[in-house]
Amino acid sequence: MIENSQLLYQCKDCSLRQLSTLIVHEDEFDPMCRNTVQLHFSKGETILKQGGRATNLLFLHRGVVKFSYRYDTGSNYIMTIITGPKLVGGANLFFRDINIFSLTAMEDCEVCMVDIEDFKGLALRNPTYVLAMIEQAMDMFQHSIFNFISLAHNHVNGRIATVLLYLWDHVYKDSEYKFTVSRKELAEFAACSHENVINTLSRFRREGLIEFEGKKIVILNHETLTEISKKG
Amino acid sequence: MIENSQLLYQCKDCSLRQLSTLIVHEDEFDPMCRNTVQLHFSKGETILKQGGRATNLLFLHRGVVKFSYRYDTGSNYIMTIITGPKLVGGANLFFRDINIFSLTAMEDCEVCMVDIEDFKGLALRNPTYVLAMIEQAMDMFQHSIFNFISLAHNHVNGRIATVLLYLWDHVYKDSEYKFTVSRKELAEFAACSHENVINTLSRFRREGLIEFEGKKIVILNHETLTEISKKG
DNA sequence: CCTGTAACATGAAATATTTCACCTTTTAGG
DNA sequence: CCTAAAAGGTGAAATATTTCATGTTACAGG
Repeated sequence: MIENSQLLYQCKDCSLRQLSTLIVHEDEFDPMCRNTVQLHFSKGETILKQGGRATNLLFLHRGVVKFSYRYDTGSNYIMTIITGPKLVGGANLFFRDINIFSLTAMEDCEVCMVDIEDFKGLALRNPTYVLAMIEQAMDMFQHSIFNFISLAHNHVNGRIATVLLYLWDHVYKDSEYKFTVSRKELAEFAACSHENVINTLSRFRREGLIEFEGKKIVILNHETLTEISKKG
Repeated sequence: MIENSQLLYQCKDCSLRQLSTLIVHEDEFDPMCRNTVQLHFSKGETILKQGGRATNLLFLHRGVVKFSYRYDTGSNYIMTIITGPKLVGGANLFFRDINIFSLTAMEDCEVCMVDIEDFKGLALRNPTYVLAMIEQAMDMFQHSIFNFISLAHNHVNGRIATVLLYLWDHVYKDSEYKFTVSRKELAEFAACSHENVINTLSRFRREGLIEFEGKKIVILNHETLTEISKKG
């Protein structure tokens, strides 16, 4: 366990540790933390770069991050947006050595970079632990896949509704964060042009489904939006 | 090990067993097979039904299957198409108890239904084995995700090119199977109307990129199609 | 405080896609 | 062998979406 009063998050409060020590003994878990680096990322900073080596397992204590894929042409696609606490190294860990996606802080973030060999060591000695961690990571996949399905099946209306509901229910729910998702980012998430996002949001507002409070988008009519997300 | 001369695939030839016994001892693996049921599915048969209970881990010895998602409206979306030998229970295993997708045979298939508790037992005694199996299952996800990214980013041209290349390179490569993917199925995979598939395929043929041999689609110009898949 | 940049916004033209109507060919079943 | 159903195919009209042109607003740096 890292003993350092400078750290915002003391290891004793760490939710990964709390989760882990339900399964493995503290004496197994704590040594892993000695090689672990805790970092702060400001809003907008890149945490992992697409194409870079995946050397660490990431645990997001607090904050919001986006997984995005950049094309040669320069356009971006946001695969998913996740809020901590959550294991976010999964996609890069379980796939290959190279990061398939970039990871960018959308809010200030506290992240622990766990040494992957230490983690594998712990995992190999404790099979139940692997299964638990995989379950964690799969959660993320499941949401992504449902977003993808909405993408494949729906028109822009429905896709934007899906994305708004996802952000509301799973990322910014009960949060006092400003809803700092730009129209451009919403467009990259819903896979359409930013003009289309702007028009659609305006229409949703005129129809009383959502409301703008400064930067924040407030969902007024969850039910109708769910309808749109399913049918349109 | 199942001793039954009726079986098309004897356990000694099983590629899951060959793969597994690289990691775990035969004496660990073989007892699992005693509860395992080997089944044949004819082209078009449903192997797993969306919404049903996920009670088994599936290993596809031979054949081609599609993972598809059905909407209330009746329209289908094909998430991926894969060929054996491959562990195909992953998506349903690692997510929840309920099948998120239906699994349908697109060619005659040989499948083993492995008891999930037996598998978990084996996995828990052999952590390395879990990691190896997950790596297997992740392969499938990675391909799906790249298909999704193509879906999100490209116009129909590019999406159809992506789907054709995927089928050619990863499903029907070097195979003497008839390329029995109907226009309707291609449309469900590329997420567009079947008319659009028909038109696009005709255009690709006129441009000399592909050729029809009876039911089979033959890719003539892999390079240009790759270009289209990336840029269009 | 000024200024440039990025984000937000709107409408019209251009393009892409779906839907529909219709036809032909292939396939499966009686 | 006949027939109905399914799959393949085409083109035009309707619709959805993007692109472009333009302008406004918000915000950070000098």
